Amino acid sequence: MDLTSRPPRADASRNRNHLLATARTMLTDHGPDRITMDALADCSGLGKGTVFRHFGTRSGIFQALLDDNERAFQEGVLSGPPPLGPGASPRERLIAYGQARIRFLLEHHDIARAALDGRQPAPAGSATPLSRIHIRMLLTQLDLGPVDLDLLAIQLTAALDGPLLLYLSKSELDATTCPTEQRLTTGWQNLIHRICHP
Amino acid sequence: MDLTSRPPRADASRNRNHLLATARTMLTDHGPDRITMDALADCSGLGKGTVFRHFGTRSGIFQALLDDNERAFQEGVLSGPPPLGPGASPRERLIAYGQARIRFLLEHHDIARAALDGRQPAPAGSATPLSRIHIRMLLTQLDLGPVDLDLLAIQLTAALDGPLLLYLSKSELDATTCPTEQRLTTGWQNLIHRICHP
DNA sequence: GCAGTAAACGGACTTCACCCCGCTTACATT
DNA sequence: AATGTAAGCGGGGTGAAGTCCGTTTACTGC
Repeated sequence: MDLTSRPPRADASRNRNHLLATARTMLTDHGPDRITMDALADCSGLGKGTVFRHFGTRSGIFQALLDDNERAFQEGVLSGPPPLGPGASPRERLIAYGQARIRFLLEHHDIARAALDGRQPAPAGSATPLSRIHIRMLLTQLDLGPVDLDLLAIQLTAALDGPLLLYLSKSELDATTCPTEQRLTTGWQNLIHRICHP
Repeated sequence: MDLTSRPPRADASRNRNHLLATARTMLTDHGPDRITMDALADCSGLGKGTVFRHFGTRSGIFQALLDDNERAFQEGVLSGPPPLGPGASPRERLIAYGQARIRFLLEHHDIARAALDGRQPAPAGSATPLSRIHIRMLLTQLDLGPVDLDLLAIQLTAALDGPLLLYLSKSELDATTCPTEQRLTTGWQNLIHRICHP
């Protein structure tokens, strides 16, 4: 498959893991704002250039952390038990996927937000493509007449991620007065029902 | 109404206008990337502190430019002829609003993108609130049973703005092979039909 | 006009993301 | 083991965002 590219050097992957671990420690200790390229370099005892080599940009750090967290989530989507995994109807899976993603994004909210990059076109390194592709796939199975499925998938991805990542501030999401997660999940379910029914 | 706050000082509003005019010139001459706080200060002959006083952040400049452009658009929405303005059915108005906003965002794409701020919760200073509130208002008139209208309005706002501002790259939007505006407009219309029908 | 004051101005200063490039080191080959 | 080399490492350098605070200036009441 990749005969051209060689496996990463031992010190490289060791340093990468060490950087991610250090970043997690800093995150739980002081929150995302205090994670700067210099600070991460200092705390890990490595050079600044090394940090950039591994993550490219500041938000790249958070994208890597998010990727890490997302592995289990992806597993559940691709080969876990229904309705999230294969086996249920596409509509059920779509609803379950939204619910799972809402939970995931709420749980890792600070990382997900920090992974956004103003200059980048699409949010969240490899995270969002999964959403888009998976939703696209489930829509195909739904047999909605002659529709621009690519665009609909993007619209639904935006409707799912947008509120959590862009439109609702942290204080609004933390509002314990109304159960946010429940509200978002129900809203998503409602949206899918309306999309599917006619 | 605002007895507490006094009108802005003459020099302040003069400088503000001058800064916006300078920013527009720089924008058409060199594109958005070359607009930095220092550059704008130098080109306008004012101090950097003044630029920050007026716009707060770099993206604030673009938000102000967008606000400026949006005045005519808002006028059309609030008191122009139907179906964009009042007079048509809420469903027609919702579709017309989407179409108008898509056109607006495509026309001012570079400004709108630059107005996004990674660290800020909601995109586009006062622009998006209008979308959200207007959509919310039209949804109310639609008599969709017992639905969380606030959330639905946010979801639809995200579905409308997201593709243009976040998910589609500039090259994808410029694709002259398929008429992007037509595609987006049709997609929005389809979405609204599905939301409304049942 | 004139003094008082709150707002606006300006630019030096700090911090941070990101670049660059000479140096070092892991791995392959013999 | 010795050697070649490409990948990885390090940290000083640069440009731009955003802060601070002393100075200046437009308005207010006399």
